Amino acid sequence: MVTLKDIAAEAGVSIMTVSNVINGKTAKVSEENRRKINELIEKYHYVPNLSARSLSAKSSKIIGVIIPTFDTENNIFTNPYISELFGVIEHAVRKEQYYTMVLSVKTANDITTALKNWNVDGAIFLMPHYDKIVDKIQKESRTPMVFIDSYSTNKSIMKVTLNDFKGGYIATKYLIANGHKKIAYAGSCYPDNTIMLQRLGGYKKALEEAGIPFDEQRIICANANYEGGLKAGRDISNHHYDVTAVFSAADIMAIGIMESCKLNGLIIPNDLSIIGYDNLMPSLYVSPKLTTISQNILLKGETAVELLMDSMKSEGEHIKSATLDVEIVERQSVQKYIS
Amino acid sequence: MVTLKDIAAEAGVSIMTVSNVINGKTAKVSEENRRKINELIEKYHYVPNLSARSLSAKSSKIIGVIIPTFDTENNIFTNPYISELFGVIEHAVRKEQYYTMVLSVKTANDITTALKNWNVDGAIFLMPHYDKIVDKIQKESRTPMVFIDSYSTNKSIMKVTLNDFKGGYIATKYLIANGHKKIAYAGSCYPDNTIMLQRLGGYKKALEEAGIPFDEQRIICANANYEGGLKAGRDISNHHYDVTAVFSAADIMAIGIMESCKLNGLIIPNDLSIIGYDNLMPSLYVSPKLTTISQNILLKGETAVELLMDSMKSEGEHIKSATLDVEIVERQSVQKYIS
DNA sequence: CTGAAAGCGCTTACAG
DNA sequence: CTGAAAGCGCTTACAG
Repeated sequence: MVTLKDIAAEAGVSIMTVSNVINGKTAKVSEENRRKINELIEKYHYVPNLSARSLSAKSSKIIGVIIPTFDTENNIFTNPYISELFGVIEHAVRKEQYYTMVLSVKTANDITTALKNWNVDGAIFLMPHYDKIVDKIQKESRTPMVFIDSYSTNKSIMKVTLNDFKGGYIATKYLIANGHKKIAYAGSCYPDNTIMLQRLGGYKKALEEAGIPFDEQRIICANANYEGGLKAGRDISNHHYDVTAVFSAADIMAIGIMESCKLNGLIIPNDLSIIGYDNLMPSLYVSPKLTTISQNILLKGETAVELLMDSMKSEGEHIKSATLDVEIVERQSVQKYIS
Repeated sequence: MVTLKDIAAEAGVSIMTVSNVINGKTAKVSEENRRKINELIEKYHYVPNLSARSLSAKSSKIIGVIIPTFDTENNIFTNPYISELFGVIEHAVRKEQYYTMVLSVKTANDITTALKNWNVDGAIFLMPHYDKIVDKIQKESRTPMVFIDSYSTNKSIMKVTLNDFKGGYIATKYLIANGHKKIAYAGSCYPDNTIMLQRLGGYKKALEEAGIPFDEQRIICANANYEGGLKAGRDISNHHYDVTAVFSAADIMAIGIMESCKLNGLIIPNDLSIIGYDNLMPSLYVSPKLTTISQNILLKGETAVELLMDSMKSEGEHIKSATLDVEIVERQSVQKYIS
């Protein structure tokens, strides 16, 4: 393997000088030496050893992307939202000349360990699963970090979130505008799942504004995935809920609901209107096409990387957060209700 | 930051001894010292610096996953097949106590550079895009590597492939068994796309065995994605092709075809039978549900990591490859053809 | 069972 | 513009 030393020897200069041209500190190097060294680098395909650089410099140029494997052995990359977001982040990180390392973790300790292990320059947390351990994570590590989708109340962390409340609000309002009064919420009801709770909050507010009394009976609690949707759809078809429309807090769940309803003879949107959340590709694949709440995943990922880079560059405390907007995308799964 | 030195000082031993207990070479350390050192490690939350280890040991414990960004700025993680495969690999790598670093590359040089940069212990190539530069890559780097979905003829590389030929064969045979004779192939036709060509080869063989003459007019060349499917479906609907069934070499393309046909008044499977390839989740979301060829992505990813680990452990040349089987999963998009 | 020495490939002050 | 020295945190022989 070719090292700085080899190049320096052949060029007849010190390794410092070679190091300088590699790092673009060319002001410090004579024209001639620069040329000679660059030629040698070309010739031997010299590539710096980043472990060595990481050790001697303070910076590793690695951004850790933290993936939770807390509760499940499931492949989280099966989730299109996570995958797409990850792809965006990887791309943005690469653009900034950093490297992304996937750090899948089980416990809070795993996180601190992984961060220290590689002396990671920054970390991005993809899921809100860490909200309860944010304080702990932060105390144990001085690495700049950005939490995506977090509703932690910790004021000293950087976050990129969505206006989930508004999402639930405009989704429900849209159903109301289409004449619906008996509207279900379908989604997770766990107190820990703050995102879903926000969306539920928006749903409640829209109801309230329209003078429709909130009815606990119309809250369908189930996992916000395909299977959960299947179950919810079955119950709706069996008239366990007295509704004409449903706001599903996740697209994939909405797709499950549609499937179940279809199986049980309900026609969507004639018998039941439905609106989803996320605007993932599959919302285009189903029939009827799913009306849904859209978020800008590209912007989300890029914002996260941007906040991180900013705080890494400026030493001072640079706590910033961003809340992104949502919008409704109208397709075919909602129909005017004629009483 | 706590280092070996700090622990050693407080324990009153040499850093070597601490290093030994950390690396589990406990046979070399007295019971008492071991206990004392472990306590200190606990107390200070000592975590080894892996850059330092990587520098002094030969091994970095990093597996590079190579992602192509050759032709496109598109987010490749938008592709469910790639995402799922990546997730499987990450999980398997982690299980082996290695770390996965995403290496997205534009050129063959990028690959060699990235591999050297981090002194990566092994690399997995996710796409067949490298077939033409396999020789170059291999010559420039002694890193063990596994190529997934590669049809490179280089005998000295490790590969994990699918029996794509068989996939095309059984798909077409299934259509024939259902009474179809006028069967289209829809997929990429680029000579570089060896995977697709294999599937096409299987299609031809099935036709031949059934005594159905191959008809160039029934080869629909288009990109194997949603947009390509849309286009193909439009042409089919407009009777540019005289067919009663189509074998689409990718699920997402098949979904596009279904969408277009629907838009143009064709009923699937009544007017047109269709079979896909991949068995991705979205094949469940469409109506009718897509009959398709299934591959075991979990097995594929795990096999790739296994081959890699084997070759990393045994110094000797350990060139192994695996070809995985495919099977048909029958759903609703194919109907018996009654002439 | 234990340790002193050398070295991995780089960067960071510092001195000229 | 250039270089000698020290050091980053670890592991690898080697010697006891």
